[in-house]
Amino acid sequence: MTKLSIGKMANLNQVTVQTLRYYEKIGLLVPDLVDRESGYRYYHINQCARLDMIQYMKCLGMSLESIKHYFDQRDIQDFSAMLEEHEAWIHKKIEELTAMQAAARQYQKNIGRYMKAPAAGVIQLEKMEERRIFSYDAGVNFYEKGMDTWEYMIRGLKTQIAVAHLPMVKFCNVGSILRKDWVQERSFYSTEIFIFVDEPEETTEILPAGMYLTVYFDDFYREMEYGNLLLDYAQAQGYEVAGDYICEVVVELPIFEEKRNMFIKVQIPVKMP
Amino acid sequence: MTKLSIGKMANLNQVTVQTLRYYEKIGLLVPDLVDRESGYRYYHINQCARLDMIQYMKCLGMSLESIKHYFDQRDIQDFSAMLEEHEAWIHKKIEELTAMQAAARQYQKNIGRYMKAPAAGVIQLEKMEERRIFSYDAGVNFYEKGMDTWEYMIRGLKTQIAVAHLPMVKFCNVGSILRKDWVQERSFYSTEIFIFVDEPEETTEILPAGMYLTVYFDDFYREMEYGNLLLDYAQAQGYEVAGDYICEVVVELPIFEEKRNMFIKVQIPVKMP
DNA sequence: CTTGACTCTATGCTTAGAATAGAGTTTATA
DNA sequence: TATAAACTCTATTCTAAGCATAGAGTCAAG
Repeated sequence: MTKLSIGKMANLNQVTVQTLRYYEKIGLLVPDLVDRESGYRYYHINQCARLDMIQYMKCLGMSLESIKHYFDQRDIQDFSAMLEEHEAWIHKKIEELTAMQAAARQYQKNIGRYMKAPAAGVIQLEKMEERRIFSYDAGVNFYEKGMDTWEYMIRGLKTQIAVAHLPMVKFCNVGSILRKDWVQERSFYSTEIFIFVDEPEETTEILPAGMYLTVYFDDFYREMEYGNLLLDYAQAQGYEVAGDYICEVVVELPIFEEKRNMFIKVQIPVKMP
Repeated sequence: MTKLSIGKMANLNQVTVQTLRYYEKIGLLVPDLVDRESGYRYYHINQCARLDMIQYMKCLGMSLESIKHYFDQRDIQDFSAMLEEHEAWIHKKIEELTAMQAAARQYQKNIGRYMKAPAAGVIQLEKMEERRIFSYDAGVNFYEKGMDTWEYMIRGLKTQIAVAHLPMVKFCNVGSILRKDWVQERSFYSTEIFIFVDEPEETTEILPAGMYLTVYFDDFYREMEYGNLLLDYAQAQGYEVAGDYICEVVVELPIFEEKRNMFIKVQIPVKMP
């Protein structure tokens, strides 16, 4: 009557036969009786209580390991403490997922910027919000070097992101920064690259809000050309360069085996005449 | 110069050597060159771009499987679609975790109710909010039966919860309901058990808000005794029974191998004279 | 007694690598 | 050039929580 075969036990509890065998194997729920000759497992109806508890704790996302540990303790105070700890774990997981969500949305936005961007070489005057960056000085002027040096430089940036415990998820739209003094001399000299970050820290810097002259293009090797285009335009309009020149990689177009394929936006802050 | 050993490649990219070997094994990132004699792997600096993308997508929580699939597609539109799908997945995960969080908090509350509950047999008059339940009629009057029948009954409830696609996490504080007519006759006759639910559905029922006489105790077998205590008290005070009598399992105290150990609260809605 | 339904053990599979052993290779130093 | 240190190789095993499958044995009903 109260001797339940494994299949009956499984049916009564919305669980599979394999699961019950597994629970026995790890010592979480051992059948009341095992037939010595046939090896058949038989459960007692009262063992459902334990199975209920197992399933409940699993619903909360606890591991079978912790569940087993709880059954060793068998104290409701312990359970409360365990729940508290578990809640903290859940909270952490939610935060991780929320960060992923934010990152995914940011990338979608960047794809949108790419899709709606004007043709290469079209100059725009845009109002930009304040942005925060984490920059790294590689000590090499990459304008005199090629793509390989650029790769090595951003390896350095990547390392620094790890060292500073910044979220690696930001390492997807990288920029370079050409300081105001060099821009005013029309010298393309820069050793600094950066990522955008959300939170202010001692290691971060601010790109001020304001009006920027901007231009998009998609060939890494033609940055100076487009940069000069902007500077010529600024001069023609009588705009004054108001700060550092920014070259941002908006998105990386899909990566073919051998090389990067970047969609780039150059931005120069200007003061109107 | 651009020929990077596996260790160098790993160092440049915040990744372990094993990981790179694993990526090769699954065909995600194959070294540029493998020495035929020594079997040493050598990467080209340009392969960092692909590794960056892999790591970025991993940050978003994507599986190596999907990442590989993306590299097969290599279209930014595809990537956008994939991101969209992935965002939906993230959203689902967040919802799952939020449900777990809510359940954990509910259980903590119930433990709190247990800790702060008055002694067994102390009668209280409480104002209760409206509650929503999903009930199941087992067709057997469990007041005439023992714990085994009760167990079988709640197996039926559990099955119905699954059938109705209700969250199994609610199957942790179960109640029984004794209809008003029987209560008024002082007959303990009930075949219905239930769980509390959050959302209204066709299959759910409402326990109205109002004043309830309540009493706590911790012995399953003495429900009628405590129920009668409440009814006697109601009569003595001239309260009228205003609805169905509820017997709620607040928490299950830790499950010993063999039997349940329930902390119970009986509740009768009353109208004041 | 047969048939169908059930159960047994044992193995391999899933993710994304980590850990380890034992052997071979490369690089730097003396 | 010799040697030692650092590096790399393959191969195997391990993680969580079971699912799927094969081939053999067992139970219950007609």
